[in-house]
Amino acid sequence: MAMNLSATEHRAPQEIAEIIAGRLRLRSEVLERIEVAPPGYINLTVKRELWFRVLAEIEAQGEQYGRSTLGRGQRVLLEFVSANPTGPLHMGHGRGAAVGGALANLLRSAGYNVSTEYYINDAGRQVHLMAASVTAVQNPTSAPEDGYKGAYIVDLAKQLQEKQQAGVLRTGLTNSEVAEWASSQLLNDIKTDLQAFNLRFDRWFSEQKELFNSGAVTQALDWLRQHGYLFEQDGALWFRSTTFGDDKDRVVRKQDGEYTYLASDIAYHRDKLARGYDLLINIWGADHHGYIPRMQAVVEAFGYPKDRLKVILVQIVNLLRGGRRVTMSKRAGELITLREVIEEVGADAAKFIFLTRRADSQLDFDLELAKQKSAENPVYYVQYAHARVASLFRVAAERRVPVQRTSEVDWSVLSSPDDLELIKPLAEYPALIESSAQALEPHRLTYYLQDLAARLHAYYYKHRILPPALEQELDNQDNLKASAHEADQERKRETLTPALTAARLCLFRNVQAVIQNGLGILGVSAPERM
RNA sequence: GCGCCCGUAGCUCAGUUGGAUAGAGCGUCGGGCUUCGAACCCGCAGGUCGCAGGUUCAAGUCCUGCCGGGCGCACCA
Repeated sequence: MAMNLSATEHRAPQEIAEIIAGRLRLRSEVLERIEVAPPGYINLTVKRELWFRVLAEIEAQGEQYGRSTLGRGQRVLLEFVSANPTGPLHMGHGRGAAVGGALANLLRSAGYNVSTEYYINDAGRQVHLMAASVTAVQNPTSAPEDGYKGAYIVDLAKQLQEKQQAGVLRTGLTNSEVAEWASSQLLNDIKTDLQAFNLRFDRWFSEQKELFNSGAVTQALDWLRQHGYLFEQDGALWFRSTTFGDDKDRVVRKQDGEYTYLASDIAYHRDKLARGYDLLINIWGADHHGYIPRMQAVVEAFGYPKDRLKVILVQIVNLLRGGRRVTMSKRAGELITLREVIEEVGADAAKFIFLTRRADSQLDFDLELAKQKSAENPVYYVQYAHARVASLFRVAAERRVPVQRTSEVDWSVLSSPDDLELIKPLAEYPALIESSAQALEPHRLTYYLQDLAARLHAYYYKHRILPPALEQELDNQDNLKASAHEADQERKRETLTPALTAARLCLFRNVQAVIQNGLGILGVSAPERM
């Protein structure tokens, strides 16, 4: 601050810093020390007992700790996954799902009013291609050139045939009818998979029903035409997106009379905007990034600022097994599905690993590593910290060690620097939630939790929490004699009083609460035992 | 060719909107369980933050240009 002021005040920053520091000293009931360091930093040391108030706050607020009013209740629509109902979810969708779920929770924690939505792309070429592929199983010569392959297509064909033989479905369905039936089957599978991933959506939005059947597409295009943003050329209908900064104008209806996907997306985003959200967030695969300017052009055309729409790009996932690349060929239908991954490594590990990188950077996902219950697997590291505290309290109960409320604890006994190392991150937690939410970056929380868990593990190793059981007390003195270890030495010197036990238990309980809170936002469970 | 993203320790990556001595994990090497959970801890080594300029009291962070990598540039989704 002093350095910023020096430009306008025309005085040396250190001089300004001294003045500010002097003023602060006058009312320093919360400050222990105020020092000025070159070139103009003001270092404030808050009184030690102030840190312990954080613990009381965590206990008082419980699950509400970390919540803020940053978002002021602004309504946010978060659309994610939105995979076409033409096949099962794969790893890329899983990453989008993990990021979206965590982001929704994060924004809610930061005081936003979030709705989640899945856009079902159940109209157009892809579902019809899928349907034709299903039909072609009976009659291979009719197989479409770029058709879908894979076991699930054969399964669908078999199911269809059975239904027809049983008279549930009539024979001689049109391709559109097959498409409708098959895509709804696949959508059910997708819903099941997302449930297995502990994700739910507030709304499932059907392109076919809610945009085409309802007439929303033609209405949206009419609106654009009336405002002069559409024109015809070469037999096609174009959206004049260059008016709003896009590189080129875009076709919304092709020469053959078919609408492009952009037509649906125009109608869809018009619908979203009309629903009155303050912010629209879409999570897309990174290969769609070229699509952003044109969608923001759409938003502007409808009279909204273009940053009303924010897009989070999620990069691809490289699937590995023991360091070796697992090849994924969509063409041959051999891609590893999200379901298979959840079954193999579990939803918690999958989610956490998806959230260990910024969304916009490529991610290596090693199945063997994700399964390992070891230090190499960050999920277990964090969960273990939580379980460890739970275990501690179980033992405390067994040994009838009294557990005090935060308000009853004598904090003066926590005189080691290690105590503050553990408390400081707890104090920073609310600010972390806010900044992560604002940046739309849930991975920051993942890193925070790993750091907090590390501090807890280190503290746990270094300091004894509970008095030993009675039968162990006698030889307690002799145990550590040979250890040259610094931490062991320190632990040996410490005398564990009941007040110290109570304070440390309380400290741990509050660390545990924050870990639980953070894991909850990530959508990962916080187990009592592992 | 144009546009977007990226380049930080041997590897994989963080770096809180421009602040002090750039941090983790893995890997290497060495050490630590007779206690409350070793699914853990401690230590050593490892850096010209791709390169070169610029803005600033201050740049990993902002600007420009190169080099290197990824992705887009459809009347496909």
